[in-house]
Amino acid sequence: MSKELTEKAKLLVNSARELFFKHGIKRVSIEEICQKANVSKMTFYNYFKDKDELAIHIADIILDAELNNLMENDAKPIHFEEKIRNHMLWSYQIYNESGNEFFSEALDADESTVFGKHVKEKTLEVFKFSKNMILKAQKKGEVKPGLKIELIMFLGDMTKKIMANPEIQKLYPDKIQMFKDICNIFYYGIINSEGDKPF
Amino acid sequence: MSKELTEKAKLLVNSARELFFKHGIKRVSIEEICQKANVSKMTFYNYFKDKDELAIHIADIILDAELNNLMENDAKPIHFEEKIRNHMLWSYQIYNESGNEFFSEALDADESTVFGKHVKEKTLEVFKFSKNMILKAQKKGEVKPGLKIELIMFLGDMTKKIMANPEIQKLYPDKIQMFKDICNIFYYGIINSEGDKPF
DNA sequence: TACCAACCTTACGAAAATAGTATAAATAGA
DNA sequence: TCTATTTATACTATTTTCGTAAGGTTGGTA
Repeated sequence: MSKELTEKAKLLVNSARELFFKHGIKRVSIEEICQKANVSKMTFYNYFKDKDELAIHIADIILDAELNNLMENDAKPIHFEEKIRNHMLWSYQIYNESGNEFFSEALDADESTVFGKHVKEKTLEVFKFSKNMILKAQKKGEVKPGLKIELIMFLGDMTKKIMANPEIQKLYPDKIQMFKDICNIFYYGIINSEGDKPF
Repeated sequence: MSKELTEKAKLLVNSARELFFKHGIKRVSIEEICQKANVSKMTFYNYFKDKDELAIHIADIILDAELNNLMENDAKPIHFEEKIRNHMLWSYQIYNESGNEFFSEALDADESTVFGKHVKEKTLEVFKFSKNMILKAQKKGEVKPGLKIELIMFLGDMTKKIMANPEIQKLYPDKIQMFKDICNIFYYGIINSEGDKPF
């Protein structure tokens, strides 16, 4: 897939992204992607080896954008709390534009598959950057001192999984509220607010 | 499917309802339904001829409940506007409990298929009752006089289709707002409010 | 005990959907 | 015109799904 993407290829990517987000990867066929994009199947195989490669490409676009957004926010001269709030908002808009089947699947993806392995690796990059960001914030006193970064990272990963969990989603007819609640527990629970004494 | 439903069969119905609502009928396999319900495939075929029969059964449950809810509200000594508001609320809760793929599909279902034909017929019953309800309301002066019931019914049908249209849904990140807007146009636009003069 | 109904597992062949390829023709821009 | 891109069609291979058969397990009941 090292080729430059033409108009037709972009149509395929967009069509696939919409379908994957809505239905998940395994429930969408290549022909369906082509039909939605009004592109012939041969053109699909001209640009992508198979469905997995296309899915990886889409995951990359999104995860790259996520990393980029994290970096942008981190570069701003604002409090950690605001950086996170900004990024939360951004994430919400991207991941919820039409369902979240794609990443529910991606996060649970079997690591033995090509797709699963790739997503895990890519996610790790974002993970590392976040970790560093939190570390810096902790040093500046914006995050509770003494908390292990590894623990915070683990909880951050859990946060995503919790949000993708159907049982949790059932509890919230309003997805935005769910998002806020879970993020609040994670982020604002670790903020070093003035009156707090270390536990 | 005239058999009484046992516990296992109910598990199948519930599991299928969830999956159908979320992914639509065609994207869900019988085995998947069985797995989710923790019921063997043979038991499935013991109660249902095929996926269509199960889908019809589920559609019946919901459409019967809808008709029932309409009747209940109609029996109350309240203004037409409130009857409709109650029913709207009920409908919203049912149809949006986890996506609406099932009825998007059902409403567009090919009439040549067994499923499509059945759903159309069943919908017609609800349709007839609504028609009568509107007619009564019109006679009582609660709906604008002069409006053809057939036109109102047609618009009512359109309303459902509009709500199921992906393009329209895209316009509304907030589905509740979409629902309100569309229903308001349909229902409250036809209400005989005090100051209005007949057009 | 013997029996029965509901359900299970395993296995299987048939049918349908999907994947992926080959070929030749159409299109559109340099 | 030459070239690159895209398309349509047609085909085979693979995978998924369907639907059935056979035999075993469980738990309640006469």
